[in-house]
Amino acid sequence: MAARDPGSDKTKRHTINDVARLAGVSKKTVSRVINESPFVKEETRKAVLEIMRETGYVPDPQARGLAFRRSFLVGLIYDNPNPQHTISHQQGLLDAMAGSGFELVVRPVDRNSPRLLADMRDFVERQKLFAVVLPSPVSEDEKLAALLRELDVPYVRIGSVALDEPDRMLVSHDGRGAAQAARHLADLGHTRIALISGPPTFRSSIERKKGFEEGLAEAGLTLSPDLAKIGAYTYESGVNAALELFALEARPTAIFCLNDEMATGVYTAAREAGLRIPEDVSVVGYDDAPIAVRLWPPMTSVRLPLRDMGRMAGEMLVPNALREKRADAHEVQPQLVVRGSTGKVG
Amino acid sequence: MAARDPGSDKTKRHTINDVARLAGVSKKTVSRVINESPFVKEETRKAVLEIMRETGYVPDPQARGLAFRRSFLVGLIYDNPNPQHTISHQQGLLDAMAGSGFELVVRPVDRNSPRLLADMRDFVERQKLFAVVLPSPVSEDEKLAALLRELDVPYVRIGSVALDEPDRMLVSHDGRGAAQAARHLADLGHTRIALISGPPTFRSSIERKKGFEEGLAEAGLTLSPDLAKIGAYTYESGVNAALELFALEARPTAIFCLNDEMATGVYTAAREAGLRIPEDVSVVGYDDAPIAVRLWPPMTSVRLPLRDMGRMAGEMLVPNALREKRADAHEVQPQLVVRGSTGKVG
DNA sequence: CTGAAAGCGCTTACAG
DNA sequence: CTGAAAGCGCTTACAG
Repeated sequence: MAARDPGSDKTKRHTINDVARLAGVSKKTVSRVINESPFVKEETRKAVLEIMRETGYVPDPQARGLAFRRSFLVGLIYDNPNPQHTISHQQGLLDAMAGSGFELVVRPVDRNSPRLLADMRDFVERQKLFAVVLPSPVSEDEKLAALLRELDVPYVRIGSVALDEPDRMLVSHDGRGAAQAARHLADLGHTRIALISGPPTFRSSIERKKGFEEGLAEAGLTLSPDLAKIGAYTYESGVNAALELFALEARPTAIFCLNDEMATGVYTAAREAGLRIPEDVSVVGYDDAPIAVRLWPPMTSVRLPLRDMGRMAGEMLVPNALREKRADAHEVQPQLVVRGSTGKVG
Repeated sequence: MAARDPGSDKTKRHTINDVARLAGVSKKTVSRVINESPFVKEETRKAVLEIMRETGYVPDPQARGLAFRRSFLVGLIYDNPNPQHTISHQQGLLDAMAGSGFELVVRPVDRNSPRLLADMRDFVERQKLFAVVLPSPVSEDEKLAALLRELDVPYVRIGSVALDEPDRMLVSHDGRGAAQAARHLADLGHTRIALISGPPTFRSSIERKKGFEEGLAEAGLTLSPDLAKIGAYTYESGVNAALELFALEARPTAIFCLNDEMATGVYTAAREAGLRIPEDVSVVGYDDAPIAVRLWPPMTSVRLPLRDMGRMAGEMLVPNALREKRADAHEVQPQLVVRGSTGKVG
């Protein structure tokens, strides 16, 4: 290392000027090396890279961002009542971004706020975000997606069904998982199968319900209107909906809930109603949350690879992201996990 | 709005130069207004603020950061196996930061990695972080704290006990919550009380255990060595530890677990052992996680105000943070929540 | 393939 | 109380 380094306070990081001087080239050439320009002689590139290594030089993202008119920040904009979803997506995104030089900035929002679009415009413009990830249900907001296109910010929407061009969409095919649940229950001989869905303001609920009905149809069954309840994706709403179902003269022998929170509510309701799971009623959830295996009996549920989804979204947006050895299909498949909460009818 | 604005592409944001020109002052004066310098004539300030309002001008954080040699990013560095902790802290931090102009950058780490310090130095220096929040157990790393002091980055450590100067510490007094649990069980007449603690590498486990033993002592009880098990803060370790306790000749009549995950494992073990909660064994957890009220019977547990803790840490670090009307004591108190999993002995 | 000049949008000294 | 100059650490045209 050069001893004549002037600003070597130890505390001060090296700049592009230091590297240029030590390598005996212009800062522009160093800049070309940083940005992997092909117009640098191999010899020059190596010399510059060597100096960068020796000095531990790392380009300043703020200065780069200012000149580029674009930051190295990826935004995660979420409004999911389920913390497990957010944290899993976040973790996956960070998996993909690790070592890429990009950072993740998180922003919870209220998707029903009248100020949502104005806030998002301000956020994206002010931070000059490099890209944005929109998990559901924020991903379902067409106006938000339109805004991001207008602002020319790359984004990926994570959703239950294709809502956008393939490059901007990571699809989880929620309906297919629900169809698996329907087939599973039909295979066990159930015919009086109830459904507790989520709010219709969640596309996931709509898609899961649709998939469930398709699965039933395959088995020659239909969803009876009196067995179709609408919950709020919350534990309490699951309890209440199940109590209503259990009060029916012709009780269902199986209940499919469009998320695990509500399915957990069914466990509580069954206990109150004096019904055994699965002997008296089979229960299937959706999410395969940690609680599924902590309940008794362990709950059959549909698993969504949330962390993978976050990682894949990150890989779609971030250059130099760590990539798994997998095809770059922009989709994942839900998977039914059969446990003790479902059994043969009667 | 001035019609003669040259760069009004609509798509382009206004800069400090636009504001200066429109207000008929130098950009330096605009800068003073932005930074709330007292050396600006009230009249001038008002005129500048008015132009800023009209044009919707917002200073560019990257440019400001470059000139300031400091970004407007707050880092959240975490390594907590419990996602609920992270998401709650994160949410609280964001509550405090909302509208402050600062953004939250999240960084999961492996606190046992030999590269931790080097990675953190790089992270903090490269991003020129404005401040850093360290939840436990990362907060317990003295070398990391020393590094941050060396780098001159403000930080707040969130931990079970005071580990640093008051201005750098948010204390949750975990031991006090454990003492409440001990008193509660003693009040119910229990004397053979077991403890399932977490790994001693977690300060929270040490403090909770200590508080628990102090609480027992107050009631004239002591923790019998054969009733003291060490778990891993995981569900499975709770199951195993409880099975060992249940196999004892002199079974405990109550078990206190240092987190809810392990306490949930006790429920499972009790079922396997054919023991009823609370008739045969009382159970107390720690965290008051969502699962506490979804189990049957609902679990008595010690609650920690995680979101508040995140918010308070944010308030300690971020200027202009939204502040609750509360004293700025840098501490919170755990609170025992009594439910159906604890009952009188015998 | 390489570089000198100008600029990204701000703030820090320094003057007055 | 206010401003002209220089600079933060990079990149974009523009030359050669």
